[in-house]
Amino acid sequence: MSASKKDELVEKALEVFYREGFHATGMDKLVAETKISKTSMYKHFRTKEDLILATLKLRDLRFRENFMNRAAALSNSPKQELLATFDALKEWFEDKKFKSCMFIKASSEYQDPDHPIHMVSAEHKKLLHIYMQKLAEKAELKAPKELATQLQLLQEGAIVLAHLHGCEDAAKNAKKAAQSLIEAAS
Amino acid sequence: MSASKKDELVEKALEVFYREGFHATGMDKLVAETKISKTSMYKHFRTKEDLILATLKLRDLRFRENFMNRAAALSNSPKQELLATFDALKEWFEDKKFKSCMFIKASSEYQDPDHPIHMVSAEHKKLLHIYMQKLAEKAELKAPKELATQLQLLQEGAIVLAHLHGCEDAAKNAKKAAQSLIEAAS
DNA sequence: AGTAACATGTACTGATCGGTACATATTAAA
DNA sequence: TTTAATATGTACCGATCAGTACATGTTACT
Repeated sequence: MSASKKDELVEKALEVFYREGFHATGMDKLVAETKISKTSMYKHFRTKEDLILATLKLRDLRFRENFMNRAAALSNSPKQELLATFDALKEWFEDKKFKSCMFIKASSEYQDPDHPIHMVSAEHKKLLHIYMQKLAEKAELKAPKELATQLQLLQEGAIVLAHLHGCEDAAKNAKKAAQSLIEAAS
Repeated sequence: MSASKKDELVEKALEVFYREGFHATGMDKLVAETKISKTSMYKHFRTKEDLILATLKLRDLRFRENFMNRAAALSNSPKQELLATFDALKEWFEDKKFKSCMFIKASSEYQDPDHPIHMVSAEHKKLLHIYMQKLAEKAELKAPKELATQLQLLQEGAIVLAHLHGCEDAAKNAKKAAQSLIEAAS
């Protein structure tokens, strides 16, 4: 299988796993959607789990890049950027393809903390935390680590409620709360 | 099947679905764990989905009752009770059987917003929101509905991060943030 | 005791699960 | 052009999925 075919598989698998779920998506469905034979798939991924891990790693890179870029584009300072992450979330929630966070869902289906899929999901959130902590430091806010955690709590909560209730004002309310917390740390 | 046997089935199914997940739990596993035959199960629940819905309804009642009782027991006023919900969360996270929120996980596996399982999950969160909104009203805090939403964002975020990173300080940080938000609404 | 109604267990259904054996293309080296 | 290596597709594996047909056991009423 060419590298491009492999990319194509991971690409499509990412889309289907995100849309339909992990256990709910069988390898046969991926064959049907990609027109790539199962033999070829198993040539490059020893197990379904390996394929899932590959999709999660791609998702992690893509998501964080897009998230940080949008937040940066919508702001003019580290402090503003912290707030703008909630605008980036809002944009995401309004996308008709939005179906919660792939990593929250992954950790819901693979609950064992030692499971590779669970660990990759946890790592993704840690990386987002680091991003926000650094912003808080650049903005010279008090207790940057704790603040980053609190803002992340609001973000994860917003994702969950937006998924459950269909966007609604999750992002807007989260941003208001964030404003209040950032104010308190100024 | 006697009513008590039916209860026993729902009870055990609740435990297994929570521990192992919905798609990952087959009806045969429930047969093995309950020693109740599949025929009997299907006598009282037309489908697996119906059984899942029954477990979720039981979980909703139990969880909210316990959550509200703990928050009330750990406080002396509506305002304190709002804060005490985060202590109740902390107790929950520290339970070795804690595996995130059953409804977040359910909506992760059944993503379609029109799916009954998704709808029951959303309803559960709405009921929790109402509970907190009423507390905010009793405490005569500003914008009680928005405040309730913001506190719920922190709670959901705390559940997600506690599940991903293993408790850590999710509840503690959430409580701190809540304190700040309640202060601002006083 | 006889009989009807219901509860239960066994053993099965076709479909689908993750994964693979094997035969056939396709390519590359000689 | 022959041969060896690799890539791919077909057709299958045993296991498990949700769900059921049917035979047997148990209870309740007469």
